[in-house]
Amino acid sequence: MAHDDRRLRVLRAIVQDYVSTNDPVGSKALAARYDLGVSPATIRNDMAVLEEEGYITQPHTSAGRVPTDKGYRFFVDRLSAIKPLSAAERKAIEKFLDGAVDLHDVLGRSVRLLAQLTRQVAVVQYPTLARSAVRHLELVPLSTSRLLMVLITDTGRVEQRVVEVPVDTEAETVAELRTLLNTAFTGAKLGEASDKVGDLVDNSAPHLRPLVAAVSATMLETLVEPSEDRLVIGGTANLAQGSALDFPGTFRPLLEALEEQVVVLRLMAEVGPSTVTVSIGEENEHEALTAASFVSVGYGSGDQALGGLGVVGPTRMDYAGNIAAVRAVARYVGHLLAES
Amino acid sequence: MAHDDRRLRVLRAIVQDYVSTNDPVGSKALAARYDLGVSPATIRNDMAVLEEEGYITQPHTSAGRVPTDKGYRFFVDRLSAIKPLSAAERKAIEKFLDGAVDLHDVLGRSVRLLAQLTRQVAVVQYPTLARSAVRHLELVPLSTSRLLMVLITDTGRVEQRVVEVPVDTEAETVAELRTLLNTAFTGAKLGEASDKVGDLVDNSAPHLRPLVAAVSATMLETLVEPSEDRLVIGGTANLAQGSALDFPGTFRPLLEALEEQVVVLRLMAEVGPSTVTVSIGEENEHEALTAASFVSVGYGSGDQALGGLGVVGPTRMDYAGNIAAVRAVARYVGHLLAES
DNA sequence: GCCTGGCACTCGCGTGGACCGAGTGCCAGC
DNA sequence: GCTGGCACTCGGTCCACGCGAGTGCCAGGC
Repeated sequence: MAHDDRRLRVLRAIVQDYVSTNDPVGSKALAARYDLGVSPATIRNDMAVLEEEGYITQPHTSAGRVPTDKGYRFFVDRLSAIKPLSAAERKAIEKFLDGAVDLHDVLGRSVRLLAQLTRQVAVVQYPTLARSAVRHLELVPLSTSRLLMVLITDTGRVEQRVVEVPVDTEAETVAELRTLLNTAFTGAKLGEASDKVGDLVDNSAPHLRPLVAAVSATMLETLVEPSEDRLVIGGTANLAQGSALDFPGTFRPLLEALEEQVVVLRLMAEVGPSTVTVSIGEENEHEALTAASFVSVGYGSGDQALGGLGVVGPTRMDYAGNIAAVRAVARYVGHLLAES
Repeated sequence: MAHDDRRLRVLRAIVQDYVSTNDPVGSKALAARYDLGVSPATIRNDMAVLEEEGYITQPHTSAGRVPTDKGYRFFVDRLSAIKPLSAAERKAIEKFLDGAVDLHDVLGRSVRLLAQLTRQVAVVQYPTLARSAVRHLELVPLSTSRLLMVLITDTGRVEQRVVEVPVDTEAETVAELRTLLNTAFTGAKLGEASDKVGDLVDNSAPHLRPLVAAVSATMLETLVEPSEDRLVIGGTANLAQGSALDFPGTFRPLLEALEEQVVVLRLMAEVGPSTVTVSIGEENEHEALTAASFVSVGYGSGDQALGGLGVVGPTRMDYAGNIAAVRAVARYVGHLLAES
């Protein structure tokens, strides 16, 4: 119908205008700026309907309209065309991420890049250990009863733990152990390694058994929370921008929630690769995020995401732009990790 | 003289009062709350002198006095007795830091602890690589022409780099190389390792020379900025508390400077172990920090600091408490790193 | 000589009322 | 079904005012 169609255009215009100006938008301003082909009075009628249906609301009687969470949701689902990044932006991404020396560096650069592109807070998760494969497992004797286990994965994560071994060990024994463990685990996904441990212990030489058990146990421990999950956060300064406007009274809780990491990690747990997830305002369960939106996507070359990344900002954000940026950075990070 | 002495007590009272109330403090309030033994009128005279000398100032004519940077400086240098932490606080520190599984965990816990104790932003520097000793150097072949070098230090830092080797290598050669490098470098301070490289290359078997050179070069590269320096930051939510009051207009730049890390690292470069450094307001060169104070100290068991840690907050902070907290946490971190 | 109480003065801040303008809903007409 | 007109609402801004905290100065007392 012509009417419905126009109403959608009105909603889109309201969202766009409000996102860029941060002022409640009135019928007159809309008519002036968006060339909708109808008069302010008609727009007013449409706005009344949109308000009735819950897509927009008035902060107070004599003010313009502001999109509700439902309005943003509708906008994101139906109205926004993904705007491709400009050539300059693509180039910037490449330039920014090239020359990273290790995983830490890759993720650090990504988070800064993403924060800069979107002018929001960016979060990047380290590759999940469970979905990473063992590249090498190193044992360094600290004393006769303590070993330092260093686990190197194909995604570039390195985890280290001190293992207290139940019996005194000598250098040769350690060497044996190292060979044994590497033969068994190299190339295996860590999430599936636990299945192998039982057999491995049973089949190893008696004098090695307690050692194999101790080291394996420690290795599997690296998979459990909270050390398993790590997050890099950047661009919090962007939040400070209009904090009083966008997060009245919830600015501090929001920063706390970000630092807590748990909240963000939980949100990120659901992301799949190449499908951008957007959760808007009240859709977020955590109270501190009810005034914020979270745009996230998984990265990784395969069909399963190695980790997630995204941006957090006010519900009043440039969804189209942020979705594009998040997706582009995820793709580059996926490539970078695959080729190293 | 009795007068000078009283004036100092007045200054101290002003600082204490202002720190705890955040209100400019007047002569009457001082007389009422601090039992200085003299009348408000006398205090007014003293305050006039203190203002003359630049230790305090009036925000406007009919308001109380506020300490200047110079006033805080004097307070820190001469007037504040370090208040020892309470038994409960000591216990909390121990409890909080025990159970850390690796370096990342130790520093992460430290920064959270420090932020919690001081209610300020806490920063903790990773142990400087140059002052760490090599515990083990591992080489993992990625292909015949690329090796992954993993450098493990006695402070728990692990650095990894991909080394492009000039000639194709086989497993045996890598093993040889690994033994050679570990024999040469294990136990050596990284800062002094560069001296050894030349000799090592000359004295190694001809077929290993290019490899030794390549790996050594990469190892030394880990020492240069910026990857050499890493920082953990926590408690930024504490800044949001009274940001409008304490940092009018400089809140965003301050967050940016913290994220930038460079600024903080530069400040931290000067710290020695066990001597707490306080830099106040305008004493900080970086513009974003001119409304902030930075309390820092080095940690490490020896005479040279392995790294630094500290807190950043408004000049209006509890210096005595923060100095005590920073010192205590540094001591614990030093112990923890020494014993692992 | 130093401290003290008194006093006049200053000035920022909070309060309250008036004004203004943006925006709306409704209605009659095209 | 769209449009122009109109009366109404109501939050933000401005301004005038009074209050109160705080000061500086001075004369008197210990």
